[in-house]
Amino acid sequence: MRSVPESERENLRKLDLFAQMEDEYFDRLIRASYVQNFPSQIELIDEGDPSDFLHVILSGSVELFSSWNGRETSMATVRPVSTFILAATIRDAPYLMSARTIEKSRIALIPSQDVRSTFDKDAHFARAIVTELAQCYRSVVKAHKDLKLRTSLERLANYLLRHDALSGGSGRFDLPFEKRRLAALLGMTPENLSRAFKSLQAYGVTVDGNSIEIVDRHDLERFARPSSLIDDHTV
Amino acid sequence: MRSVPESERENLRKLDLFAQMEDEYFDRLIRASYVQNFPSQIELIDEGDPSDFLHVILSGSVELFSSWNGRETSMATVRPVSTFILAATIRDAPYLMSARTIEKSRIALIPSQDVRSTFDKDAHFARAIVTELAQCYRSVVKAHKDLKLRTSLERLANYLLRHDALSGGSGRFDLPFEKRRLAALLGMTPENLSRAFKSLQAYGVTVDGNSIEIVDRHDLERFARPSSLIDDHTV
DNA sequence: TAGTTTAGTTGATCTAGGTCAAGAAATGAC
DNA sequence: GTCATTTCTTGACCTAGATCAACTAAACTA
Repeated sequence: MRSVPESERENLRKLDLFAQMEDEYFDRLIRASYVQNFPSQIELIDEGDPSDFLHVILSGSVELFSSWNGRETSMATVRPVSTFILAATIRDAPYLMSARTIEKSRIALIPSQDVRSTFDKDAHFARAIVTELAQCYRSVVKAHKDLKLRTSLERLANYLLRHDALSGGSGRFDLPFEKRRLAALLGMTPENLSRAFKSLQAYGVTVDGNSIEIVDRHDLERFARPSSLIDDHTV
Repeated sequence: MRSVPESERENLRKLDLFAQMEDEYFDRLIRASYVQNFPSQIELIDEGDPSDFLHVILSGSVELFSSWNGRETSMATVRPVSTFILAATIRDAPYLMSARTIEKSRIALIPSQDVRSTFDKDAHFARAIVTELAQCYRSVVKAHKDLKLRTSLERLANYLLRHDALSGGSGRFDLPFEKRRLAALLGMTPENLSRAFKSLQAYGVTVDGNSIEIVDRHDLERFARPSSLIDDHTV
């Protein structure tokens, strides 16, 4: 690992998390940090490990997943620019989720100890951290509601609507990762996801490999009944 | 609603959330706040409402729940001393969950606006808030893992082990609320919960009304396989 | 006290979704 | 290019857990 190069410094500085910081604290934080490129399928974090670094994903994407008793499930996917495992860093507690890259990714690693001490000194940084953490919290609550209140078909339909909106709302987009991973994320098996896609044909969804087309958004929405309190990840 | 009486002030001051604050900011925050007793079954919050107050539960207990498309589910129960709906307050965003008292409860209401402005001024308060929020975040992640990785029988078994530990680890305790509510919390129907209790007899669990006895903790643990990364709510 | 309502239990049945197995199609290695 | 590996799909089957219905027991009411 090498420390953050000058060229990268300015990019980091623009992130919400760092934008309002005092120069002095930003410099000190960054000097202690690293930016690194990881290939796909690298395990960055193993759940249960002590939380030595706050991770900030700059490009690529990362899957958070968990295991218990021989079973594994996908908890979330993280895309730029966003932190992960922030809560463990704050509490100096073990990671609750594992993390692996799902494509080539660029990640900043900030020593947890420095995050905590800078939090106490720089009020702007403190505010940015708590805002980010609150966002993460609300994401998990939404995921939990999604899982507890909806059938797998409803989860898929809403996922497609969300992802379409995220990628411009054109009604055409590519799935950002393999279907088996999407199945795990939605809490279903690959077989059942395959059948679910077929069922959604009745609501104007066509699938060709990774590319999805939503022919009539309103038609799909009538079935999916999206709710801002579950599906709007900006609020 | 009446503002916080002098007698209550000192109790609040002892809470982790306020203990380290500067006198000045504590006074100002408390002067803007209220403490109120609510009877059982009162809806305190309706999801989607703007987050006007941070709630701190001082005694009693509160259920957080959510609805979608005519379905309702229990998300968590909150007991003293703990905040709820902190993330909405931080982000000045609508509540994602509804809340109702499940018994007579005493609750402090702190205007969200004052929480946010005090956060920026008092570093100790900021630290307490972010620690509490990180704790909340980790609780939801644990609940999500519980739901996604375990069967309903496993969830019940682990719930009983957790609750026994929480109430002294004697192997005997009373359920803190009705079984139908427990069923919703565990993501199952009352009928299925009833059957699940029967199944756990094979592992030494006896049920008489609300009172539970775990005859042999190790026996139940062999089935439940509790994990600190799901079941330990102190970490 | 009897009468009403609500929570809990039990059994019968149904169904969403998981599992297993076999192909098809895509991806990667050489 | 060919061969091997992995992902995806499809069909047959199975099971965890939901639903429905009937009944019991407890809690409230008048």
